[in-house]
Amino acid sequence: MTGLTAKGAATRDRIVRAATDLILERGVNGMTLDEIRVGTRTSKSQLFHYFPGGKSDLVAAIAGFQNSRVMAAQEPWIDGLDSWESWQGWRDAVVAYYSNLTHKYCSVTALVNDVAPTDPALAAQVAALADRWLDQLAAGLRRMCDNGLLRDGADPDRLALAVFASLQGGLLVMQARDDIEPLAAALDGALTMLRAWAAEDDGGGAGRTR
Amino acid sequence: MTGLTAKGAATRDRIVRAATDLILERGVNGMTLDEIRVGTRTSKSQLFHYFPGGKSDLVAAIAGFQNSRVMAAQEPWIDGLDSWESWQGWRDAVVAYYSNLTHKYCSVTALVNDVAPTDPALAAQVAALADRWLDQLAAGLRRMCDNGLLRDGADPDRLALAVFASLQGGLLVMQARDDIEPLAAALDGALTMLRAWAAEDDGGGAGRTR
DNA sequence: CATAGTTTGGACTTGGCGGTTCAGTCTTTT
DNA sequence: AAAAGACTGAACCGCCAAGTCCAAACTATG
Repeated sequence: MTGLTAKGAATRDRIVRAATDLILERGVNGMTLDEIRVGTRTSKSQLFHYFPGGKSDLVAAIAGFQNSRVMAAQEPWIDGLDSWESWQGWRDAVVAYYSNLTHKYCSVTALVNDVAPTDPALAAQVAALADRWLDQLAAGLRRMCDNGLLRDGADPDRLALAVFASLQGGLLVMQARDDIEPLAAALDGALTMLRAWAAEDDGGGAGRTR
Repeated sequence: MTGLTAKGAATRDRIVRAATDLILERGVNGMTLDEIRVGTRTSKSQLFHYFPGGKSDLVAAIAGFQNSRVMAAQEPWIDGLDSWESWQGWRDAVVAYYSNLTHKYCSVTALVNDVAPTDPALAAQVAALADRWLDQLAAGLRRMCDNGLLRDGADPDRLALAVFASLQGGLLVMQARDDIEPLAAALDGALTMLRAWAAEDDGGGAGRTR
């Protein structure tokens, strides 16, 4: 993808943005290139001009783009999850972000789930994105351990895994039921779990209970 | 599906069983009817004879069958989740069941996720199965409330939703990483969360911490 | 044993969708 | 302004998977 003029870059960007919302609405297999062509007001040749690898190439770009949007929505909390307040702020930001969404597919993980078996490269890319996300959670918890906010014996990586699973599951159930409540309940549950690991003299109970 | 002889019923059953493992391995869109035909040692006409609605009809049968297997694996715990010991037993049974599995797709919810937008009937069926599952969890928690095992203010339905999300998320992440640990961590997290709601004089801490 | 109904095999049809091609237009550069 | 190269539109191709058809082979009854 070298030698793109400003116009070309703009077109590519327009395609990614529009295609993201389309794909997120109906899934990878539920949306054809022709529909994307119409939805983005482009032509087939443009699609293949900017994404030589075809559909999976486009989906990869979409996954990266959507991931960046999701991560941006978690700013500034995601970068410093090392206090009870920041976790609550993060939870609120996540719920707020997904509350305003209209598309059906919310979790990139779930989106790519159905093509993962036939597209290992894409699966690996999404797995890497998920790992980065998970690492952000774990990093915060690790600092909380160091700062004595969590009890001895707390395993930051394992706790992060549990929180991440709650998040992904919340998104999945939210998607299936078209209701934000499962996500909210899942994240509140995850926070309750974390507070159960709070050091005794701290309590962590400063935050809301639900 | 009336007028099936014993032989016909056996054939239909054989198809469902074999097709379940195939579909669970590669996903709905990743597995063609021709591959299913080969894998089940049948012919196209049989597939459409026993499942007049075609592929979605077959997938619906598979979803029901797999659901019954998954629920059976949770016996006897799933029917009486009204003590701390039963929750721990349930958690262990779930982890044990999925530990022995070889297929890639574990959660029926995730399986159907990718066809849900284009097949509302199937989506509704799976949603109903999920609801029944969720209700089992909620019923146990409700009894625990009544028996004073959970603090006042605990919302059984919401807690069940959080546990269910942890479970589904654990399965999803487990699938993506091909590792049982995410599921175990997610369920342990869910149990930790529940114990955080234990009535003061009980503690619920009798169970393991991880 | 006849006959109606069920079960089976495998070739055939159809359509949708990812991908290709090419001619034509716009941009940039010198 | 002219040439090189990036960008665009639309018709076209070919594959492959879902779904159809029909004749043959069973199986249950009278």
